[in-house]
Amino acid sequence: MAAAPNKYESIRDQVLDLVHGLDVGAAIPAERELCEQFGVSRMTLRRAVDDLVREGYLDRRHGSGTFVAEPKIAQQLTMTSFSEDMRRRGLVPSSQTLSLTTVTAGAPLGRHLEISPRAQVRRVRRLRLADDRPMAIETLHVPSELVPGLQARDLVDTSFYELLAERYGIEIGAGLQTIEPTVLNAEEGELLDVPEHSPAFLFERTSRSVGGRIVEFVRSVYRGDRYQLQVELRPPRTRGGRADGERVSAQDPAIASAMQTHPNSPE
Amino acid sequence: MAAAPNKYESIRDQVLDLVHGLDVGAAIPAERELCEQFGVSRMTLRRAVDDLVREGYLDRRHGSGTFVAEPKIAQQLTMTSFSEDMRRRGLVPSSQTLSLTTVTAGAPLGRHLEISPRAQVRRVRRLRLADDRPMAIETLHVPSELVPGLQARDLVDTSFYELLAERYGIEIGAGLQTIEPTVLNAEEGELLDVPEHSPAFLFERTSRSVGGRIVEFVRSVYRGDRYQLQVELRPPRTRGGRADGERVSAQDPAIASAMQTHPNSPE
DNA sequence: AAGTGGTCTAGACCACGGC
DNA sequence: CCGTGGTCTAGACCACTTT
Repeated sequence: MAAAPNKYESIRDQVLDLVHGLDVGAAIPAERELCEQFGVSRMTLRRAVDDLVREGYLDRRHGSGTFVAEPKIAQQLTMTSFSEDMRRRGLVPSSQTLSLTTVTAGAPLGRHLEISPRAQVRRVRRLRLADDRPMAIETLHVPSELVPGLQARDLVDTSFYELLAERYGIEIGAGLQTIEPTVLNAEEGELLDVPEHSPAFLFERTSRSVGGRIVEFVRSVYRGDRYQLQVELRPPRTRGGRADGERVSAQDPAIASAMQTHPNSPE
Repeated sequence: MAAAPNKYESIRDQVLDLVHGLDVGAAIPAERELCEQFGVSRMTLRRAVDDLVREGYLDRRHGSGTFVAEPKIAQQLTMTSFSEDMRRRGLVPSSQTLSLTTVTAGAPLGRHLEISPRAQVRRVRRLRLADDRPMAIETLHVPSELVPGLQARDLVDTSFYELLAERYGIEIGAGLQTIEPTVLNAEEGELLDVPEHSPAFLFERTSRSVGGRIVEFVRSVYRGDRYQLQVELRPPRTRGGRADGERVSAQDPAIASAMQTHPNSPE
């Protein structure tokens, strides 16, 4: 059970257990009481509770108490696969492999994958469907050496991330995704069953293993009429505290917008 | 400038000033040294530095020191105004009011603002520029009764949120923003100085005051060639600490993607 | 070994909410 | 008023990195 070396992590887990036994809206015991119960100082107890508040399990009300929070509507967008993403919305994901080829990386792809331009890359093009209607076209690139023996049928009804983990022992650690608006070309329109020039999202995702190595570069085009993003915006400062007219503080980076300074990024 | 009631906020700002005078990668003074310099305890100093680390200004290296971080490609998107958003990227924001009118809400707008369809609404249309080049067209709707006496010049070089806070005492508490790809029509293309049918982002934002009342509904169209979104994807679990198989922890919900079930939203 | 950040304590006082 | 969370202190010891 990988005992936490830190007291506050252990306390966090214990308080979380306590929370699980309570109803939404119920108050947890006062901080000083919990301190005594767990035998820790208030600073340590608060650090544990701070975490749970950040994670959305608890709400604090100054002068009143700490309460079990409403389950969040918008859960974190983590390292979700297409299948996960669709299932979460009550749709049935499916997939149709359009092509599975091996190509030489070349300069731009080599840069994205941080490998030699002469390295071999497996390239999978898939049509992604939700409730049997086209949703996106996904083009996935993986360094060949990472996935020896990869075959088209491996991808039929398995999440690619599961495949990576279970067959190749590769654990995804982090990713960066850029999002742009685009319009569909004729071929994309036909595949997605919408008119050419329809608006669409272009996602480009780069994922790294826990070791820091780039595992995949994915380029996906999503139908703009079926797919929409939602962002929950939080006020600059979590606290009631004011001040700081100059800069907006950031609680925890998750989404950011960035300028594309050079519209002609060599890709 | 609204002196911070909290010592750690004031310290945060002072440390940030210090950081601004250093190069990327340079070490800041040791924590104990800063404590003495600012005359605060180490816990307080650390809380200030914690914030700056979370905000991406500093990197800590255990046993080694605290260093000025590489400017983040992906800064946090909070309840940021356009001006903030641009400034953060080193661009100079400006604004050009295209129109300021009063209209009757009507059904769709009334629904967005949660007011009567017969209520009056101030409607501001603005061209938003970055470094004097068009970036977005923003159409803002606010219930008239919330902003009596609003004039066009009020919006010239003030953040709308500042105006709300300082003049009308309205504090923004939370917001929900949807993002879709779209293409520009002829008028939008002309205003933004790009060809008609160019890809663009359509943002729709609904903001609530801390009291829960809807304060604004904003519809913005951003040039797709100049504006790009970035999402940092994190794996399901951040810590090494395990336990809790049941619920996916949310470090901090910020973005979620949602399906648009009915492509013909009556808007 | 010396210096750094990381954790933790046992208090204290303040600010807010509700009785 | 009392109980709650919010801030702050002045230490202590631990864990890690560097020399």
